[in-house]
Amino acid sequence: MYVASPPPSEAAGLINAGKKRGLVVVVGVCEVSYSGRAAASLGPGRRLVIIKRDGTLLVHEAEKAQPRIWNPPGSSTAAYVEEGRLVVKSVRQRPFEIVRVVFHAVDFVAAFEVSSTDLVLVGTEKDLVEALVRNPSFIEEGLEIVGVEVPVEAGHVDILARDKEGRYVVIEVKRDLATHEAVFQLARYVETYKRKGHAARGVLVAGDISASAYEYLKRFGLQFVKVNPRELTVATYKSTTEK
Amino acid sequence: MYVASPPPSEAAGLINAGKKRGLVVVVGVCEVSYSGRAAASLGPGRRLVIIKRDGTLLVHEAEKAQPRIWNPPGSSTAAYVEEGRLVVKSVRQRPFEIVRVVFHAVDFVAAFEVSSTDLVLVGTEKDLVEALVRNPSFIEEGLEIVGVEVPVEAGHVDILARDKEGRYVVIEVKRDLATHEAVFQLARYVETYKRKGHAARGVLVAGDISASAYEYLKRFGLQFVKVNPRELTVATYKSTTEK
DNA sequence: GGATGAATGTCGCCC
DNA sequence: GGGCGACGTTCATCC
Repeated sequence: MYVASPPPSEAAGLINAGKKRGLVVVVGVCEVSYSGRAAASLGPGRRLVIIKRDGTLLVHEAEKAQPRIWNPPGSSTAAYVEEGRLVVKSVRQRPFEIVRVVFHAVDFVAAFEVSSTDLVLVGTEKDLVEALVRNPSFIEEGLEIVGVEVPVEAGHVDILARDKEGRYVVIEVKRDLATHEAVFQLARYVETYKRKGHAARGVLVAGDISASAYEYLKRFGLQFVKVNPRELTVATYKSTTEK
Repeated sequence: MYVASPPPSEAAGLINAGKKRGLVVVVGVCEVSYSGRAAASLGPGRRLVIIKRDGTLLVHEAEKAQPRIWNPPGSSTAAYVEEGRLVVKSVRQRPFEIVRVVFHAVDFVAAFEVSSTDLVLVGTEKDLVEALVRNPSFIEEGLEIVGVEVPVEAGHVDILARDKEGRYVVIEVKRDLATHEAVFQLARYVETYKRKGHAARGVLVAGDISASAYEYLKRFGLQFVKVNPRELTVATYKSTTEK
């Protein structure tokens, strides 16, 4: 259902009816304000406004992947006419945040029932962890997996193993480029085991590592193992979808 | 400009013409596949597809703020007809990633010239840093600001100061809740100064701090100062935009 | 709801 | 382009 250049009252009706069942798209000249943890406003300009049934409100402009202004799922959206103008107001309760869109002109309103599917994504860090658990020799010979996602003081280690000498091996996995953050994370986990009196060492397994991260890694006495994440995870899937 | 239920060839023409000048919105029943660092696919369903002039491609469904599948700015988008069907293909070069949208039916195509404005956002961490620099007594009495965004080994300290005793005070600022990550960051920076032979201590300034972060903070001998970020930054702005 | 960390994160800044 | 960190991050998962 789509209507070109509707009067404000009709636009408001279309939005309020359409937002319950699916997705509403509004294009028009508007001013937008956001107020909450931070605050922002956009002067008059033509924009794309999307209202989803889960409460999501998105205001997109001509550039960038991210909306300029938004409210996340769980917000409450209402459309009404104020001083002859269409107003779309979105309220998020916690934290309390308001987005107000005041239209000077409405080019277009469309409402559709769209899908809500489960996305099957292959090639995430989780997939890489699973692949490594199935074949620990990708990391080093003689590893015996002790656990996966093992909780520690703060957080969890991706893979916990024992090496041939019986030492704990704490393994931190990153899909792509590992930065210093990954190194600190690993160092922290290894330290936790050592403080408990265990013999422990740390291995960072990633597609790559930044130069500065490698410096830190050496300083902490940790090891780096390079893997090809695509080979271990998405290769098969990729070949079936790429054209 | 909007066309309802266009045949595939017309839809392709509208998309290729419209993507150059502004923003194109397509709603229709489609299958979508993504292949690159990871891989994913969506079976047939009605979705909202957005094509921006900067190369952004977004595929939205009925829920969530984030697109289900996307390609970021800088990608190349092309629409064409393949086996009688409208296909929108987006290619990103580095890393190489492809998104393919094959339409079974097109409900409508709309193209608009939309704005591309500068967003003025008030109340960010940067704003909080500036407010604290203007009034260091919010942190503690007798602080003398030495520098802002001071580069260190890896990264930069938000505020560097000296206290009444002449010691360096490394100040890490978080707008809202500080987690253990912020504490580790601060500990790392303080350590850098100490290793150089300076007398240094660390202060975490944030709206709040998580319980576990506070434990780490104490263990590292750091201090926490609580601030109200809104009071220091957005309060005035907020009152002028909220309705 | 809090805690924790991943994300095809995106985005901006600085070198 | 790489490094680095913020983001009104969003999101899933676990407790």
